[in-house]
Amino acid sequence: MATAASNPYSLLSSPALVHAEPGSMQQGSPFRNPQKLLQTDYLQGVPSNGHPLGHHWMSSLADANPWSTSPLEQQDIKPGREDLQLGAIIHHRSPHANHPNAWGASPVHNNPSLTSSGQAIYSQPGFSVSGMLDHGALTPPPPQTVSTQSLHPVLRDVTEHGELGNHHCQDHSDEETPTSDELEQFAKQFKQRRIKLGFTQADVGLALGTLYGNVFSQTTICRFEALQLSFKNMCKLKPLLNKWLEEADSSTGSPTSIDKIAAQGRKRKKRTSIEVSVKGVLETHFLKCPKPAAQEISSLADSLQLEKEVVRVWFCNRRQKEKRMTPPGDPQQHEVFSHSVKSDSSCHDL
DNA sequence: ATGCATGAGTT
DNA sequence: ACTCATGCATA
Repeated sequence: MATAASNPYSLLSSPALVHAEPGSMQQGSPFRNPQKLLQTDYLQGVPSNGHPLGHHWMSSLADANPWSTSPLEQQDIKPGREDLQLGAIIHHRSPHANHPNAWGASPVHNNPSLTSSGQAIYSQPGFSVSGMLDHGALTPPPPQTVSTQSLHPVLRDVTEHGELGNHHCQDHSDEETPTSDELEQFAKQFKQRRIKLGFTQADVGLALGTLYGNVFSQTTICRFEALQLSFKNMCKLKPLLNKWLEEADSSTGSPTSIDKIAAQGRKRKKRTSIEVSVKGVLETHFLKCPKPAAQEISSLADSLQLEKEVVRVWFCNRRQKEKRMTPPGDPQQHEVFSHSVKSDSSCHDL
């Protein structure tokens, strides 16, 4: 009775829908006409198996634990790539911050001194993040105070630039890479301004496309505001959104040129709805082994009556979720202990 | 706001 | 086959 793949693909007759409005279901769009209402032409039954629960199960609880217990083994450090982002690891909740940053995307191997509020700032040659946040030159200081958070303990002193080749003082937090706190603050400000201006997340994503060539979906904007992207991703999007803010701010009244981006005729697989009970099983397995082997996935999929691919993707997404910040559930600021999680990703249990 | 999915780039 | 960025579809 699994809601597995009833219709794997629909190559025969694609919906051919050109896409409707992104749906401005945001909380504030006074100047625009929020017209969406898309008819969901799905017919996937989705038997609840007798479970009327439609809420998230204990995910928030399960997500929080692994986060604070073993934040290691995050993103492998790749000396050859440009994403040598040593995320700022801050296990120390700021007294003013509303929610703690749980970003721990830092290979602890190279960060010797990361205690209290140590910020690991790295330089990203890929895109010179000109985070002119508190520069005062390009960033319009928001009139309304976000909150009394001026937390900015720039105590960066991570002397870890071994083979990275870049040891130039990065004391400024307005250039190079922003810190977690800065990102958090920016995201907060951004959301406020956006709402004040009457734009929806979808609007912004679209505008970014027409303005700078990079289109983004409502999802991405949403995740940015919610700090649910990886550190690197946040850093990449910040300048863009910052620019948009300036643009929108200056041209108040004149509607930004928002063109329609032609929708892509993509044949996407129908989203599989995994039953909560099944999710529970998957979750359990994930806790035991977040990275199951192909064979394990197969057997697991078999027992759960799901496609192997679905299970595989589930684990992938699950892992990604772990890496994303803002652990759902808002954990506490309890210290973590060195949990030498070796690079042994092979779990045997079958 | 989020779950499942796709695809490019890596390992 | 994985990671990572990203988004359609959905709750």
